[in-house]
Amino acid sequence: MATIDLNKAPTPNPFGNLNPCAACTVRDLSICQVLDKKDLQRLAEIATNLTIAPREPILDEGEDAAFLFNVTSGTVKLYKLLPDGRRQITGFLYGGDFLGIAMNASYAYSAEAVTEVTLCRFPRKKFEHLLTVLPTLEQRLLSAASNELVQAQDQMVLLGRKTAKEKIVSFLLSLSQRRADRDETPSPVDLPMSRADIADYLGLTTETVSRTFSVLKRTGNIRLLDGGLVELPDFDTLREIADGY
Amino acid sequence: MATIDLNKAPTPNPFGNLNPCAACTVRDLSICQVLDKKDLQRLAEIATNLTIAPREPILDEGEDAAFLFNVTSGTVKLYKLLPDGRRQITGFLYGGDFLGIAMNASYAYSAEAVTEVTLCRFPRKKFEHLLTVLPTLEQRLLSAASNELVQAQDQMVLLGRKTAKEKIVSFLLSLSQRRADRDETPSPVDLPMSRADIADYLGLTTETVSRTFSVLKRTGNIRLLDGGLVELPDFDTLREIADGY
DNA sequence: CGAATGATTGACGAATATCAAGCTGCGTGG
DNA sequence: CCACGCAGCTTGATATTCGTCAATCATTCG
Repeated sequence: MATIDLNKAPTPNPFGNLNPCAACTVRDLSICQVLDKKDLQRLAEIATNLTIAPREPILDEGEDAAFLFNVTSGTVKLYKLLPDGRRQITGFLYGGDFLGIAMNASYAYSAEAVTEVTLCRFPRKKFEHLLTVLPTLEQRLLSAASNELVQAQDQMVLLGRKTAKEKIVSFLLSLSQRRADRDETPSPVDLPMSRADIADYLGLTTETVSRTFSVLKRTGNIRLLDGGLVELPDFDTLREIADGY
Repeated sequence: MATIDLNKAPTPNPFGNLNPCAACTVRDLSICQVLDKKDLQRLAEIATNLTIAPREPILDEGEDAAFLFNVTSGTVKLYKLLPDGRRQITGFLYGGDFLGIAMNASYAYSAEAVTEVTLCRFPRKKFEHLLTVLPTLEQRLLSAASNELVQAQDQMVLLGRKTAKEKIVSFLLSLSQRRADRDETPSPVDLPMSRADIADYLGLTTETVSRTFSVLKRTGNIRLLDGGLVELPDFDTLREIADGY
């Protein structure tokens, strides 16, 4: 399309780009955590703040990987498509997550905003240069990659060997764990994504996801609240379900 | 067990440990590729060569991650177990592959020798120290992690969204691609692992793997040769099957 | 030669996908 | 303010793929 995509337009930031990172609310969760004030300033100099509306694309698989991102708020989904349209969501990103570790010259997956999303965008070349100068940043990135790999392996177990019920409960527990990691209450958890998204993340169909939620609700293992919130009343039982005891 | 595990005993190396890496046949494939002679020597100083017999464990999930490894020959399988014994193989490693990127304080998966395997073993602490001194090595490791993540995402698509036939053909093509990457003939490919291992890698059962091989054989898409070799006569057709056109 | 292990094939069943029909909630516009 | 319409969610009936259970075959190794 010929028009400028307003969703991707940089928003002027209230700090005049002097050091927007200083005010970043998710800095302690992100890769920036390891940088001191001076280095943060250097990162800020190559960063642009963006806001993306729900359902808007952030990047496309195969596209030249010109930018890397930090998610500062909202929920992002990463996915890959098969030629006939089958979709696998490979992950959801939230505030503090880094987007762009798994790429070569081009992006290995597509990314789309689930909710309204704010991002910190870095030109790849400049970011990579910064990596060579800031060894702590590179170490942090390696550690992030290592964590992502561990997560990816758990997801392979889920996709290859778990039943629908185990998949759903594992998913809910992982969302709960993420909350706990950020010192939030582990229940209720928020589900900003659709049933279809959950299905494509867990290797199921929307119908099976819906049915499984119904069963879990009926057996008292979860409670569905308003606003897409899910209450988890008994973690011990849920953990047993998730791991198939 | 109380006896010493002979399989894990270091073997004296013919170079008197002066610089065994200099003679390494897979160096150009491994993370060591980026090191010059001097740095290679430093790596060699902390390395121990090991030989592991088929079916012997190399490391166990949850175990304290005291060592990292380079596979120098043979085939290794990485896997995770569910409490009831269901198994997901998360990857196969071959000569040149690095074992131990995805770990924190403890190993995130178990590893077992499929064939006879030779390894280069590094004490983790010493290796991590070396990383801080050899930035090229750290960069190489980050790039290896990035590649592994891309692969992991492909595997998620396979596990979550592909049919049995698509899974098997994708697997064969990935083995073929690996050969091509190493300037070997893309066909035939070798299958050192059992049907059960293939099943646990692809999220199937041995029976389904066997039946699917039979179908592919009957339709002329593959030919099973002696010694676990599989000939791939028509890559274009196979690629279409793998991606579900 | 026989036992053991792995691979193949067959018959059957179960979990989940597919197809189809309502239901719910929410935004929009009359 | 309410009714309409749409999109997403739920539920039901049926189909299909793949798993389970079981028997046979092949290969290797004492």
